[in-house]
Amino acid sequence: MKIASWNVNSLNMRLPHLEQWLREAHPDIVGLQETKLEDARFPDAVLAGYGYRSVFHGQKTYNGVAILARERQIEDVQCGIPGFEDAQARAIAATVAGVRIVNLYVVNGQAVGSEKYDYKLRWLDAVHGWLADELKAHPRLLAMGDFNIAPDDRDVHDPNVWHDDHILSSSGERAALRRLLALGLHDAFRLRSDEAGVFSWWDYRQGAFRRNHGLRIDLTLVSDALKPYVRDAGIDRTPRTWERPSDHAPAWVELAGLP
DNA sequence: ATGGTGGTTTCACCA
Repeated sequence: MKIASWNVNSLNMRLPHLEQWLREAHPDIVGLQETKLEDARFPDAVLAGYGYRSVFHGQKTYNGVAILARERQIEDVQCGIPGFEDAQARAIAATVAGVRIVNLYVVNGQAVGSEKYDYKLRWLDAVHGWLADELKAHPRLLAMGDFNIAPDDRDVHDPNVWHDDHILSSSGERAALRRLLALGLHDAFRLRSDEAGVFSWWDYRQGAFRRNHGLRIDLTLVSDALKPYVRDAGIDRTPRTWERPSDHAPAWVELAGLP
């Protein structure tokens, strides 16, 4: 079972890319972020044509998340973080094939010390409480998304730029991510590879993709119960080479042998 | 110093 996370940076603009990628990669479950679409405009009929059911939680202009599943039911859908008032559509969860899927578009945070940074840390604290509850109810849990945090120096192209006081790599953000992992979650990519320089996001500016000046900020966390079933994990750079791409590439995990 | 969005329609906001 192939499960992927992709920040599409506007599903309206990127629908042709998503269609092409679904045809080529045929993932079983997909979490999308930054759909930037009101629910009434979500292209669920188009995706159904490719065999995918969709659930979505969106808004105009910003944010927006969705879960797609091919030829499988999507059950117990939760939009937003329970008990956390949030005007921004950044979280959706559902159960597919007996696995609890949590899809997150983590706050960017703009700059360390800014109001948006404070919101990022508060938001991550709410996610921590939510995932703790979800893990109790669903031992088989997978939390994916655009985490907007590079876990360590292997995940940034230049640690001198992306240091412990810089947004997306700051010590406060990394501590928040470690706190999530301490719930009994594992960065699936790091179960399979200790390679540095494998990225999921590259700035549109200054030829960053061509020079591989990127970050690995799109992550899949698997619970203790799912960890033994992670067969492989990677990042598919192909859609980033297409014309007018998202600035993110799909990060995928393959689970095998689930009873 | 690029790209998406939507309004303020030529620019502000967000990433």
